[in-house]
Amino acid sequence: MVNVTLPDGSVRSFEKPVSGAELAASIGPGLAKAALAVRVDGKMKDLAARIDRDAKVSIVTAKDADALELIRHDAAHVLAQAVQELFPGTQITFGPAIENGFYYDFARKEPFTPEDFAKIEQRMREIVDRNLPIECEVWDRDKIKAWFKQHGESFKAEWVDELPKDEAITVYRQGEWMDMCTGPHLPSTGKLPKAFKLTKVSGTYWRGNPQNPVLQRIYGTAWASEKDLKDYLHRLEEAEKRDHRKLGREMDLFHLQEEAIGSVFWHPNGWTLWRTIERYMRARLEAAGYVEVKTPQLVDRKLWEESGHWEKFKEGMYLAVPRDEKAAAEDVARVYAIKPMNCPGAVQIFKQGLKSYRDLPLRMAEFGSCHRYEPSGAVHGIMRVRAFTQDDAHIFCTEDQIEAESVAFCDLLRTIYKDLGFPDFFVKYSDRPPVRAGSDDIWDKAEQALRSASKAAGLDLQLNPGEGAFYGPKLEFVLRDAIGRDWQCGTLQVDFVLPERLDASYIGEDGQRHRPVMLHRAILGSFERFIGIMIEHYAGKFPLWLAPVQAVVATIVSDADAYAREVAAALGGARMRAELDLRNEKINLKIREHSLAKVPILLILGRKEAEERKVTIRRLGEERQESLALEEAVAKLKGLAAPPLA
RNA sequence: GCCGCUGUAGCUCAGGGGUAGAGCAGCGCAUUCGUAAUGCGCGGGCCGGGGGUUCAAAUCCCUCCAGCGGCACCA
Repeated sequence: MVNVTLPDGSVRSFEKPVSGAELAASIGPGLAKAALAVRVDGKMKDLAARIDRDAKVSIVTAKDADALELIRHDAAHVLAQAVQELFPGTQITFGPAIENGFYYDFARKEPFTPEDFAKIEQRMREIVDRNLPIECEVWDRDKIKAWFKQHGESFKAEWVDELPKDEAITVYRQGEWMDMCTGPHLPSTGKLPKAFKLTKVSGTYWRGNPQNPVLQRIYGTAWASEKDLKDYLHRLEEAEKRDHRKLGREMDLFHLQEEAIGSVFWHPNGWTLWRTIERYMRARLEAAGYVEVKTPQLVDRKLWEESGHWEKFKEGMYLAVPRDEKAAAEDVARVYAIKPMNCPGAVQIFKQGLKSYRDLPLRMAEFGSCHRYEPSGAVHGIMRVRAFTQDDAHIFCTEDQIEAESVAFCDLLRTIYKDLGFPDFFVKYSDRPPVRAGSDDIWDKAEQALRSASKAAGLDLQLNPGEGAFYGPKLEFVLRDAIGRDWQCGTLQVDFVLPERLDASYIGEDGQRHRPVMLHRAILGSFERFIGIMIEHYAGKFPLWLAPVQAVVATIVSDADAYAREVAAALGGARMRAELDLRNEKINLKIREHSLAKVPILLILGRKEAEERKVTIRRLGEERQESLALEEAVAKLKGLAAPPLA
């Protein structure tokens, strides 16, 4: 007797084990037709799977959110079958469902090109039309290995050995084609909606290891319906419109060029944005009890050897050697590194003079400009660059102060993210890795401090066991942007090691020397990247206080020019960033151009306004407007444009 | 760094062995106009760099560089 509890709470009893398909049929013919899989006690299984004991069961249909994973995984299999039919000799490897779609990795000498996509998609549709039953079979380990070898599938054959010895190996067969897979899958290829599209092809390494052969990965997207597919493609287009590289050019914020790969040329508009953010950050840091410092760009290699960076990261460091021929000939030229991070410099400042426990915690901030040699394939717009400025700070404190400092930091970070327009974020917490420095005692203390600090600050924690740095546990702060993408920006790292290596100490209450603990922390991460994120988050439409040009005063007739100058001067007097547009152009054109430039406020001045000493305010994205007396308008805009912490 | 694709005017893009193209932008002139493109005219190019094939290369081949999409990396 098997008792099946359905989602509505009703219970159905069967004399013997029942398959998902039979269960669905017993409920109704409509459901039997729509059924794609079953969820048994929360776990998705094939429709053909037998339910042999009491369980909570639901039937998965295309309406089910979980069905997407099934559809995408099947799309990957159908893709693989299509590719193998069209390109004999191509080997299969892996093909999982991923966010929004799927991919499959193939081994083939000749490259796939996007031109092949249409052909492959066509064949995929044919395979759907064939409506091949998808059947799960359990195979013996040796048999399957032999089968793969015989069919020239060396990657799959290799993978068999990697599977746990005590587990049954399942293969899924659809028509002539089969793949080793744990499933679950749809009951037949005909159940796969034709709402899929191949999107891109890329290289990848077998098992992700650069030492291994290069495979070709074909990506696709797949949805339950044509409409969902269309919506998704539309979302992609919208995301493309926000691309910071495109908006950066259109809004005249910055540019990049070959002679300075990975470094940004900031134009006046972009630099205004930068300075506005920097000014805001300074105000917040000052209010939070930080001091600000600046440390050298070129630092003798010796210091990096002492700090340990030379050993671990020298591939990523730029070197600078003075052109002193004599010194070079005698091999005594000093080798400098352009600093890749700020911490060793901060420690040098801490070490000047004798520090007392009364000086702690010492919160030392630096807008630190760093250079790192990023691999050529990693450089991307202003998001991943080789020259960047961190909103860095190092807090020197005692072990007992870690928790309070962490709480204060989380509060500060939350305030800043909110002010900059990112109320949504979560925190990744990484604790001790297997190989580490420092005693278990200290780790206990530090981990405990970080965990309770983020709890005290009311943050969502996501655990990353064993992923901490070798020198201490860390928190990483991931914010979510307007279109749902995650960006890791802030970090808080506890460091027991660097103070030791660089011999930093303070005099404690007991008159003895002690090691301070160092907290490395950043909120934005890097200005370059954060500004890139903000551009995409706001789609270029910055809130008034951040907009590089806050207002444009545009005239309709030249009779209003003198008054317009007066208005612009009044806005300037209120410390607003305002520009004048007195061109002999129609107001339609002026509005269009400034709107496309995403200027938040337009002040439209015609003969009427000039005579009545009024201004007509038009806000970006709104057609409604209001007409106010000049003084009233300036006061109002000034209020609206005030930064969160003036 | 790896795989693939791309590189033509400021921008977006067409052309594809035989005189370098369009739209927008720019410049000039006219127009003084009320809420997202006024009209007419004029300029503008080492067709990414280097090498090769050819009577002839933007076009075909090789190579380097850069950008793009992934992979790998991200102290």
